[in-house]
Amino acid sequence: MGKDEFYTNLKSCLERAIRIHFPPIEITSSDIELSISREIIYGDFSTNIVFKIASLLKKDPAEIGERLKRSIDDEIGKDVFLKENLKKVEFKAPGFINFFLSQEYLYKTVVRIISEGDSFGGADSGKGTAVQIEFVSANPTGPLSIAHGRQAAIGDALANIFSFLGYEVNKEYYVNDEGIQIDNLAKSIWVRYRQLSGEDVELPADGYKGDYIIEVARKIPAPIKDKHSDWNIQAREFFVKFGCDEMLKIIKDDLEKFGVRFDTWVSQSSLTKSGKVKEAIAFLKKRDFIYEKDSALWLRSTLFGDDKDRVVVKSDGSFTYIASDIAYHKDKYERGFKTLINLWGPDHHGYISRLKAAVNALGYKQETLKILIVQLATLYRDGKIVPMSTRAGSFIALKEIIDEVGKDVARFFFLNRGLDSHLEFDLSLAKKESAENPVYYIQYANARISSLREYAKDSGIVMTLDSLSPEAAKAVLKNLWEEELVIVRMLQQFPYIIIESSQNLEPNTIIVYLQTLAKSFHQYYAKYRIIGSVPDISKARILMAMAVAAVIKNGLRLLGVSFPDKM
RNA sequence: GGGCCUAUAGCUUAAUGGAUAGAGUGCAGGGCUCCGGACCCUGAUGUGAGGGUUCGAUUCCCUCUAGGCCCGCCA
Repeated sequence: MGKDEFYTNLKSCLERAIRIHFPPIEITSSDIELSISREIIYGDFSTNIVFKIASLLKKDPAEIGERLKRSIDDEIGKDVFLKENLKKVEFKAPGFINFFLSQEYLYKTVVRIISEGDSFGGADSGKGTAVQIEFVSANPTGPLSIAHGRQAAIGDALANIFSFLGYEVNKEYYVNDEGIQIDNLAKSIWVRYRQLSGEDVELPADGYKGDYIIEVARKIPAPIKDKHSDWNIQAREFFVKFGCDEMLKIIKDDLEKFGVRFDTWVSQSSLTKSGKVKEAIAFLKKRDFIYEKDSALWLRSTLFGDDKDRVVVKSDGSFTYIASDIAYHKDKYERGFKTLINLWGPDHHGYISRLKAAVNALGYKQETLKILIVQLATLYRDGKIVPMSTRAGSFIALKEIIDEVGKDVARFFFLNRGLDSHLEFDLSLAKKESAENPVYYIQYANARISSLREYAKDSGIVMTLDSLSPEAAKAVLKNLWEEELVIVRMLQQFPYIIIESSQNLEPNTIIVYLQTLAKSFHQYYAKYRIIGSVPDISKARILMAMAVAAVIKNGLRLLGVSFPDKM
C-alpha cells in the first residue's frame, strides 16, 4: 500500500510494537497488513495481525489484542509525529486493531488536497520506470467493435493510473497487417472497386461484406481507376497497403472519438521487413531453444512450461504468428521497457503460456510480462444478442455506441465492472439508463460544488489558498463538524485507492470509490446548508467541498471521463 | 477429451481469507417558497448445489450444474 510518511511511520510503529512485546514469534513486515478500514466506524486504518499472532501462539485473540493495543499505545507515545496525527487506537472484537486519524491530520489533508490540486493522489513511486501497455491492437479489417471499446477504456485508464504514480508509460497499438485476413481484406476492396467500375465480379464467400469496404473502395484515387483490372501480385500489394492505411484511419478516428490516443503504432510487416523476426529466431537458435523437425523450426517452449513445442517457421519457410510476436516482444524489451502489460481477448488465453515461454527463452523474466485477459463484451438490444461478425458486416461498431450514449457513459459502462467478468451491454438499457447513469451522479457532485463556489463568491466569500494562508485555513477548518470530517476521512483514502487500483490492475476500484464519495457528499449537501450565517463555518465547509471536487476531478480524469462545471 | 473465465437482490453489479455481504436500478411510499430535485429519506428481496481447508470462506481446494471462450505448420 501507500508509501507516504504517515503510512510508513504507522506501519513501522506497529512492527516495533509486535517485535518488542511478542519476541518469540516470527512476523515479517509483509505479514503485517495495514489497510484502509472498510467502514468508517472501524477507523481509518485497520490491521488483522491479532488473528495471526493469536493463531501462532494458540491464544485467545481477545487477550492478544488487548496486549498489543497497549504496546502500540506505548510506541505511539514515543513518536511525536504519530502522536499528533492519530486520535486513538482501538482493539475491537473479534480481533481487529483500528487506527483513527486526528483532526489535526484531517485539517492538513484538506489543505494539502486544495494546494496539490490536480496532482493529489499521485506519487513518484514509479520513479520513471518505463512501462508499456499494449492494447486494442485490432486487426485492421474493420471498424472497432464493442469488445475493442472495453479494452480501449481499460487500457487507457490503466495508462493514466500508472503515469499518475510516476511511471513513464507508453501506449502502443500493434497492427496485424500481414496474413490471410489482410489478403482477404485487400481482395474484398478490390472486388468492390471493380464493381464500382461496373464490372460483374463476385465477392468471395469469405470476403468482408460490410459497407465500409465499399466506402474504402470509393476512395481509390482516379489515376488508379483502371490500373488493377486483374487480381495479381501488383494489385494485391497495392490493395493491402491502401486497405490497411484506410482501415487504420477509420480505427484512429473511432479511438479519437473515444478519447484514446496511442503513443506508438508498430506493424507486423515492419518487423518482418526489418529482419527482426529472422534475427529473433537466430538468437533463440543460438541459445539452443530452436530445433528442426518435419522440415519446420520449433521452439522448445515446453522447457518453460508450455504444453507443447511450437512451430515458428513453417515447412514452406514462412513465419508463424508466434514468430512475429517473439520478435515484437524482444523489440519491446530492447526499447527499454521494464514491464510489459498486454490486454488480450479471452480467445487468446491459450496463447499466454507460449508467449511467456518465448519471453523466458529470450532471457527475460516472465513476471515482467503481464497479460490481462479482458473478458468479452456482448452486445444486446432489447435483451436479444446482437451478432458481431466483422466478416459478415453485421455488427454495431464502437462508434455507433458512442454516438448513442456518449463518450462518458460508454467509458464508464466499460470500466464499471471487473476485467474478468463478462460484460453485457444492452443498448436499449444503456440508452434508457444513460439519463440516470451513475457517471452523472459523480459528475453532478462536482458541478454542484462549482456552482456552490460561484454562489459563495456572490455572497462575498472568496475562498482560495492565495487569499487564505495554510495556517489560517487550518484554523478555519476547526469549524468542521463530525459529519464533515467523515467526508474528509474518505478524501484522505484517495491516494491509497489509486495504488490499490494499480496493484490489482482494476480501474473499477476507482469508480467504486468515487461513487461512495459522491454519495456521501450528496447526502451531506441535502442535510446541511454550506453557505450559512456564520462566516467561518461557511468557509470551512467550502474548503471541504473544494477538496471533494478536487478528488472527484482527479478520479474522473484517470478514468478518461469529463467533469463539467455545468451539466 | 484437456484448458481459461464467469455464477451474489427481478436486473446491472461491489467486497487483498475478516467485522452487520455494499451500491445502483426496478418496485412501494415520502421530501425543497431554500447553495442546482441529474438530488435526498424510508421499506422488502441475497452469495448456483454439495463437500473440504481455516479461529474465520462470496473469496482458496474438490465434485456437480449452467453460460461464454480456446485447444492449427490460422491470425
